[in-house]
Amino acid sequence: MPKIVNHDQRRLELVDATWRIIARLGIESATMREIALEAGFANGALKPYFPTKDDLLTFAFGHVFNRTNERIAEVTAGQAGLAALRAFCVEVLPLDEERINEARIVIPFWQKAINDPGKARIHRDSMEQWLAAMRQYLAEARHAGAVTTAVNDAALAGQLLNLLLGAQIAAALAPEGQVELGLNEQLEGFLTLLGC
Amino acid sequence: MPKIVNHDQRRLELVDATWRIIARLGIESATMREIALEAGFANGALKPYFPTKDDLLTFAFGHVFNRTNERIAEVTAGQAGLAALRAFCVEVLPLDEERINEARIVIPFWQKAINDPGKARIHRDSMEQWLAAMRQYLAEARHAGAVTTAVNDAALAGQLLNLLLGAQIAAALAPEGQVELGLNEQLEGFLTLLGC
DNA sequence: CCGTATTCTCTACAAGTATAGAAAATAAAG
DNA sequence: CTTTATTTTCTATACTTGTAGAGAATACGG
Repeated sequence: MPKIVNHDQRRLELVDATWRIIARLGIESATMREIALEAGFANGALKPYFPTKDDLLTFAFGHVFNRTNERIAEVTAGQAGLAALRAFCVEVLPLDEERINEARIVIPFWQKAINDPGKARIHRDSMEQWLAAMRQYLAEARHAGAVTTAVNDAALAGQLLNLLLGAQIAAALAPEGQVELGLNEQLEGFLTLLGC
Repeated sequence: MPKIVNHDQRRLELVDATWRIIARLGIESATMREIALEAGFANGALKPYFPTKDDLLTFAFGHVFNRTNERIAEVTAGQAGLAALRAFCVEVLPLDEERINEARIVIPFWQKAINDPGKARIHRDSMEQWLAAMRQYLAEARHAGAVTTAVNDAALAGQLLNLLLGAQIAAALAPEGQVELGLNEQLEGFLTLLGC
């Protein structure tokens, strides 16, 4: 009888529009009106799919996290040890335009999370998962003799995670055209340090 | 004849109130009204000292940077090499309540800097200065034999800087009571890696 | 072509924002 | 105490925001 839309798919469309607005204009410009416009709708059309703005933003942030994790899963599939660790880090580092955009989105997320325990929780859970994966890869690499340092794996994983997070900031605040921040060299350098 | 106030000092008072609001309630709550209230004034009293809100925020962020740099200068005075590098990092790491509050302030700053070239510039200039200092300490340490790794100093300084920035995020998003994030162990671990 | 359930547009509204500026309060000199 | 330059309060304004909901538009089954 009437027009039928796939609600889940529509939600993804709206999240995508939100993503583009934040990447292009910043989170301050991500108003309901602007997002609706970007998605090709009028102001009130979002409500049936996201009752409030916070619902939309939380869903959007979660989606970016999920997409990153899916990419990581693809890239590390069938890998182990140092190779897996390298693939993991390369996938998270903001080395191309798309991932620099992700950095421009995750920083506003962090800012919101500072005063929103629910969002802080989302971040911590993801990071705990990343840390566990990195510790696993480090243990494998140590077993294979590629990691010989006396520094324990938990500390190494923490260093590497913080390095990855810091890289997001460097990339998001770099001037427009600049692409080379030496992040690849930093990663390779760190992996070199492990084998001492 | 009339009441005379020291404008520079008043500006610092207002910046201090701003700082407290952001640390306690988040940047979203840092409205002109709230800041004026915190400083003990009425809404319009800020204008003679800061014509616009952006002036106030830019000045406030700059002040936090300056204060951190002063603390760094104190702590590294008369030191060199690995000792200076350690002191530098310990001073930046969010290891106590005051520096965790600074992390809660610098993250909103980063978020604003994403779409504000002037603020991004402030950040980059400070970071460039920090990197130069770290490279200097690394060179000294290498000369003294405390750094022997084949990884070059620029990459090492970059790693360490990103580690420090990432630590700000971890600290700002940690749950209320949690103080121990293993940051000290990460720092000592990194310094250990240098001597391989 | 018609009816109908769904979807979308549009207008409205209440709340909160930065900012401007007139008026009142203030404190020190004479 | 009076005067006066400065400081502060207070009210007003223009604007933006999220949200609500009535009505129009839509597309499909009959």
